Amino acid sequence: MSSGQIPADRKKLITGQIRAQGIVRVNELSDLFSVSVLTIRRDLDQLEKQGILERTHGGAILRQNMPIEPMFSQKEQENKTEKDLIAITAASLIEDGDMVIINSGSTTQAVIEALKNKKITIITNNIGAALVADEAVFDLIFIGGSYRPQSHSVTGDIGLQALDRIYANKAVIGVDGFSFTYGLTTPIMQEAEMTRKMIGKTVGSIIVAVDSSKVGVVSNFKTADLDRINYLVTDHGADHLLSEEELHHAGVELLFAGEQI
Amino acid sequence: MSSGQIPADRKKLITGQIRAQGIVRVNELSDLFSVSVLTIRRDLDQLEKQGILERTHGGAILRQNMPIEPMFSQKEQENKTEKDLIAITAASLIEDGDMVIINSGSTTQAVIEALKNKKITIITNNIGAALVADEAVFDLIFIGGSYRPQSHSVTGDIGLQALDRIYANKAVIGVDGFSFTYGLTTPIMQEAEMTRKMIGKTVGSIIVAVDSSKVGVVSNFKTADLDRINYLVTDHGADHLLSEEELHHAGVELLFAGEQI
DNA sequence: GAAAAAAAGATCAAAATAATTCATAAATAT
DNA sequence: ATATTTATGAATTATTTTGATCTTTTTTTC
Repeated sequence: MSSGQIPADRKKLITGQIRAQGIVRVNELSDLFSVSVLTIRRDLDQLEKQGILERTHGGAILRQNMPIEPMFSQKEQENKTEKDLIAITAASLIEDGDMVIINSGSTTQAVIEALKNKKITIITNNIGAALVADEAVFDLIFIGGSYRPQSHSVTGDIGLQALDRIYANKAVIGVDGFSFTYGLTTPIMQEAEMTRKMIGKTVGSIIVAVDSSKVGVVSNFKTADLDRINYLVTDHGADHLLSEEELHHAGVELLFAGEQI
Repeated sequence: MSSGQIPADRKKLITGQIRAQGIVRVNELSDLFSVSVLTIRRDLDQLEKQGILERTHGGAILRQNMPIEPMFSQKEQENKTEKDLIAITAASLIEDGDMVIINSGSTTQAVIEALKNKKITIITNNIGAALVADEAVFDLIFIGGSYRPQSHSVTGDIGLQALDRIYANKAVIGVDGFSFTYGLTTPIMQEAEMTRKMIGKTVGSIIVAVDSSKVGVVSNFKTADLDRINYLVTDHGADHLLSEEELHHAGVELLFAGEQI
């Protein structure tokens, strides 16, 4: 994939990685993108200037010092309610009796919370769902696998094989990148693998729930083409990034946070 | 020798450890990360400058102005409950490199906490393990299944089949009944099924960890005979209920809470 | 209390990572 | 097309990290 890649892409991917993992290593990124460590170092230096990360020897860590910036916490709060509104709209597409596959991520966690009162069965790799299930009506099935603390989710062969014996009639999917040309993408390979399989085991509607910051973004690993997607639920921040024509061409129905079916 | 780990990784993990336990020791960290004590000391000095911890001879303690668990620092050994002491003793039977199956229950949850610093792989149906794993060194594999909120665990076919492809060299088992004539028993059928399978997939030592209130008790569903058990870890409340002779006959080695191997 | 053991500090050499400089190739503009 | 900016990598030099050795300090043991 090194051929058609421009620096801006790489920086976006690095940003995704560090958001997902909390830490990146120069050598790993160099291998991943097949560029020299020099280039990676320069990327990291620039991202540091942008305040996204903090350099360390051998890599970089996520910058997490919000206490200084008052605007940031406010924005965080706004984003969170936006996320909840997206979740509520996505949840309105689910009906009693459904068997729903849901992948991991903060947006889909919000969807699971919004599904608390529905008589459905949820199949997920998101361990955080357990906290919701303790006071919920739905039945919960965990697929197994190796636990990734950063994302509170499980991935790997065990879960993939467990999915072999499962079919669902709907899926709610959260991703880090939604693009017309590149489809759905995520920064972690194992998560991408899992999401891909989940989509493959769903016979009905695929619902993608993402906030507008993910629209137009391309991350490292692809999980699906857009023509397999039935619904996109996002917020109005993505207005100018989405063309009616392209959505129609891909067969994706667009819903905005706050709308209900 | 940089095997994919950079200084920032180490410091992050050390920070996690000290947040979780209130105390870290230079020697343990040195073993854990396979670096010299010199390096660990320098790490701790830097983390001290950042105000995260406070250096002591042989290690460091959490800085008191942190809102988490203030009393925990020095007296951790003293105000442990009986269950925690049982857990610590059971954990002392596990060594770096082991692959350990652990079933669900409050005692085994305590064992998982006591295993926080070991470089092992834990396979479990106890979803509560995720909370520990966020600040732990061990790898965690969840077997899947239907979630039971009452016990924070998963049971059922999915998990049983996942175990088909797994072998472990040790198992830590908690049960509700331990009896010479009736073996190990539990009140929930699905949990019994799971525990039975777990024991079947272990090629090495089976360690039963129960408090003395379970000794001599018989519950509804049987999981194993005593002759498959290698170690019983319990507290002195069970003294008069356990005969040396019967234990020896079943081939069970007895350990009391507080003892270490 | 003194002796022994453990941990910390100091100094130095080796390894790994980063910064600097320079040259080449690609993209953009003129 | 030519010039100019931008991106990349090679080579060299600096800096940081790490571990070994030795000395000093603290803790433990008797």
